Amino acid sequence: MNIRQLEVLRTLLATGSTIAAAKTMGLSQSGVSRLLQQLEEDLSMSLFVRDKGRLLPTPEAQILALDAENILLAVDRMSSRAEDLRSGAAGPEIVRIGLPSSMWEHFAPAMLADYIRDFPGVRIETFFETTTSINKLVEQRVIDFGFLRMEGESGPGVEIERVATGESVCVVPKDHPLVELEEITVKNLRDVPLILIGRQRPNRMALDQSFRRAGVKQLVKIETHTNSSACSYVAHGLGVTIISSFYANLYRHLPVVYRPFVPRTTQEFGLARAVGMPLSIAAHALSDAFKRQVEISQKDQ
Amino acid sequence: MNIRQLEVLRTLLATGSTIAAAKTMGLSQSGVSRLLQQLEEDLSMSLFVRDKGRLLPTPEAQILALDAENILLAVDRMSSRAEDLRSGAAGPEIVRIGLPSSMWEHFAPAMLADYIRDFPGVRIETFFETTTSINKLVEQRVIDFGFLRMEGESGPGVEIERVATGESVCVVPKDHPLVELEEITVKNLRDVPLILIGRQRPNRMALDQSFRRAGVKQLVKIETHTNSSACSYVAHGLGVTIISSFYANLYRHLPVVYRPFVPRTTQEFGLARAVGMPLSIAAHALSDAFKRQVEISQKDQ
DNA sequence: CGCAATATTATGCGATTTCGTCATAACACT
DNA sequence: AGTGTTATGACGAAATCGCATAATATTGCG
Repeated sequence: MNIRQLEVLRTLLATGSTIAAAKTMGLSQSGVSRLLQQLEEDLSMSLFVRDKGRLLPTPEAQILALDAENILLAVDRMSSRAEDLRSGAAGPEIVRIGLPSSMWEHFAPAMLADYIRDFPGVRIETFFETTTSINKLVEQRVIDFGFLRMEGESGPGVEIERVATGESVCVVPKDHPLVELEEITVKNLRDVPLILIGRQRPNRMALDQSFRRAGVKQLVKIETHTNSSACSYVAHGLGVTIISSFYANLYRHLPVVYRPFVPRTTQEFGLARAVGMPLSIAAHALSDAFKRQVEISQKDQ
Repeated sequence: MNIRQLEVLRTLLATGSTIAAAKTMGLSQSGVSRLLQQLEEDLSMSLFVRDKGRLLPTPEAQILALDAENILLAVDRMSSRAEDLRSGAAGPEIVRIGLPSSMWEHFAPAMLADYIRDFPGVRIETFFETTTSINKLVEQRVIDFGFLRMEGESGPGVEIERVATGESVCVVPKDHPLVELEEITVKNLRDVPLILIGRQRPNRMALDQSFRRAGVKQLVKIETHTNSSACSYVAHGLGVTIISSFYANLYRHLPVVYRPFVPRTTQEFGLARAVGMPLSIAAHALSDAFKRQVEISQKDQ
């Protein structure tokens, strides 16, 4: 097996023909054809069926292409890391950080503004991803560290330092009748339009469980995948949502308020980084800036 | 960059010398040395310092080795996935096949017994249906492929590979007077109780036509809808039936014999599958098993 | 100390294999 | 006939790999 062959597989699947693949890969059609044949021989299985002169990918090819993509990504990472190392001493230092998608709007800009005051020369790369993606990115050392919800099941090569906690709260529009309540229970949400996040995440499952146990049917109006969008929907009166107070605190500028949600549950959030890989000074400083920003966002009620 | 080179990096870091690395990798010392030089050239950085004739890894090498390990792991994953795919053992792969109802009793079990010997991990779903239903199931991609009588009018998205032929035969009980005849004509069937199949199928219409043309009135005792039940009725002396020799061959264990029926007509049977949708390896293997079974059932007279 | 023995990596050489292109064949579709 | 596709034979360029051997360092021994 061969990196070149994997590239052919990917490109062929993307373009659909050897000619187009050859064009995008910058080699001849016959070259592509040969590379493909080699790969098929190496794996001793046929990846495409030749049908009326066309190449049709087999289901196996589609599956293997996912693995191939993984390999190619890893190769890219290694190349770019080599690049970094080569120019390392001379070039601009770079810090890579993973954040939940919800933070792109206010949190990240504020943190970076704080940071670059002290480290104007450092280049920063931000990845906005989900908890699981960030975990993976840390494990593969694509990013120096990442912020994520602690859910127990983090990879073996990852260690997490807790930096924040939160409890489940119900976010409602500022002028919503529910604002009157001291705390909001499942029963209070009967027939209230809900905006829910992250189908099939463990947190969401627990929430579904609570509704079932209380015999309340969820009136799910919207499903979304970021805390920020959920709060934004709430602000526009589209319904109410249930998120962690940690995130709710990030959106205090919106015309929404939150109340504790019972049954109470707590969440922990932490900074994850690869074990056995000390942070660079610049990265360490960025993690400090991150913690300061958390402090600010959570402190003044 | 090259997978082989990465293996060298890993092994070299693990063993500490080109000779030991060569031994564990199964190639010559010079080969290892060369591979290492290539990698260093590709990355345009030196991974080892040559100190007093020994190779000492640079910190960069250690860092990059982690990435290399990632790549090699991904490669291994892909290889083993290919292995699984090849043997059809990957996950709960499922193959769906459509068969004529007549085959449920002996043919399908024998075929599957043959198949699962080689593909124990594959789940199989069988649909016993009529030719037209199977056609539809193939067209809608509910099933991977199906066996059916070729009647000319198959859907546009369906292509059929002929795998068997048959001719009309008259199936009679073993001790029936008609057994004496070399072949059986319409006239021989005057006043003989008939067991017929599939009202309103084109084949049946042609048969009715023959009787009308010969001026023979059919003495239809039983109408049924599967070849197997028709033969079973014959075996119990309830009458004679006219089916394709292909099916008659499947019921040779019954106390019945068959004779060519004139006017002679031939039938073709084939495997239908959706065009533009290659079969998975597991599905392909099942179609092979099917053909083998057809071979067996039709061969020894 | 001198010197051979034994490590190590590097390299010239040559046979073999692979890589990639060109030209062209073979086929299907329009 | 014209266009689009994949496959393949021929061929030169390049890479692969083992062998033998060079260059160097370490070690052991008298």
